[in-house]
Formats: sequence, C-alpha cells, structure tokens
Amino acid sequence: MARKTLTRDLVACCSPVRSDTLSEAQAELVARSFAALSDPIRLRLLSHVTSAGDEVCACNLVTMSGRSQPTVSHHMKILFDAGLVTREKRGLWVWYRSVPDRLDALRVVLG
Amino acid sequence: MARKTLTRDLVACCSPVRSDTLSEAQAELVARSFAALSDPIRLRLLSHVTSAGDEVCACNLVTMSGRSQPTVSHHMKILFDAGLVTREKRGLWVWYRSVPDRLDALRVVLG
DNA sequence: CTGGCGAATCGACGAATGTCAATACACTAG
DNA sequence: CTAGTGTATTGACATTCGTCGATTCGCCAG
Repeated sequence: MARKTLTRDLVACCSPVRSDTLSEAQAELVARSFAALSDPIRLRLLSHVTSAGDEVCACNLVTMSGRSQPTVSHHMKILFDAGLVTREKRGLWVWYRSVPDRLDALRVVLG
Repeated sequence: MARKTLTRDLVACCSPVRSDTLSEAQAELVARSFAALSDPIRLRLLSHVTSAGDEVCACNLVTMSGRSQPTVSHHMKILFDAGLVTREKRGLWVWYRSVPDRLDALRVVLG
C-alpha cells in the first residue's frame, strides 16, 4: 500500500476533514420535517393556518386549496405527524392550529 | 341557494378567512427548496459542506456519505440547482461551498 | 497524441409520493 | 333509534425519487 504513484496523490484532496456533521439519526428526523414542507399544497395549507391568527376549520382548507377532501385530509395528516399543526375535533368539524415552536426549531437547524 | 336548512348551516364554519397565504407560484418555489432538504443524505452532505469553514472536495463527500459516486453527484446537483451550494472545478477535483444567503432566505420563510 | 483519474450522465429498477373515487367512521339533529 | 354531515381511511393509479452499475466527459501527466 505504500504505493506512492503520481504527483497527484501527494496533494490528494481527501484529507480527513472535520466530521462533525449531522448524525444519521438527526438527519433522518430533520429530513422528515422538511419533507412535510416540500409540497406546494402543504406549504399553502400551513401558511393559511399560520397566517390566520386563530384556528382554521378543515372545510376552509378544502375550498382554499382546490383539492379533494381526502387529499387535504392526507396532507394535513402529514403536517400533523410532523408536529407542525395541532388538530382538535369539536362537534362535526376539525380545527387546526399552527405550532410556532416547531417552525422555530427548523429555523434553528437552518442557521 | 337561498336554502337555509339546518341550524348547522347558520353557524357554518366556512366564513371567509383572511386569504393572504402563499401564492401558488411562491409555494412552488419554496417547496422546491425544502425538497432539496428533505433527504437525510442531502442534509448530511450540506451539513458537512456548511460546517467545514472552507470548501469541500467531492471525494470527501463520497467517503463520508457511504454512497456511490453517482449517487452523491446526483444529490449535490440537487443542492446546487437549489442554490444551496456552489461548485467549482479545479483540475481533476470539484470543490463545494455552501451559500449562507440561501439558508437565510429559507429561515425567513419559516418565520 | 495516449493512459489514467475524478466527476457527471445514462439506464434501469424498486420504493415512496400525490391524487381521487369509494367507503368507513364519528358526530349531531330529529 | 335513523338520517345526514364532516372527516378519515382505503384502494388504485400515475408520477416522482433514490439508488447503483455502466458509460461518458474533462482534465492532467507523460
């Protein structure tokens, strides 16, 4: 292995670079959060819930997004599982609220 | 249409909520950026480039990620297209740098 | 020029994702 | 109880995505 061959190898770039990157587990977790934000319809749904000062009814989200009710339910479940919104059922309707702390956490990851 | 039927309808939830959400075009754009961050390997690659004070050679990324060279090249292209890293070819090697401004922009979107 | 190396692209495959129609579930009004 | 309404789940489908082997492209040493 002590096979020094070309001049290139002596100035090889592959020196041990500092390796304190995200761990695989951390990356997996963070990636799931960003994946929840990687769809334009989910972004608009979340934006709608966040920009509304208060809670928002699910039926509003259906009309606003222009998608079918099952599709919206599916997307809201993804946002819910990611911890970006909370869900509360009162009577027949379901109300969503945003979770600012979660967005703050993601901002920290980015900076 | 003037068909007032049930009591429910009178207290219907679907009132016009403030509609200044993300536009579809904006959402599409932002979603693409977050999509670039929605994969654990890309997050670790970007983290590696970002945490290194200076530029990082592509070969380092291959060894560090444990993926094949074509796969890493594919992921780095996605990060590059998203504007999150720059790419500079010097001689045989390619060097990557992070683009802090881009991450800042995403932070702004989140908060 | 040729030989060799690093990186990008191509081709193919399995896995995950977004979508909606149909259905099931949960709740309320009567 | 039954009827009706809003939401969640299921099933199926087309599309996109992540991955790697094989190949091609660019560059340097000789």
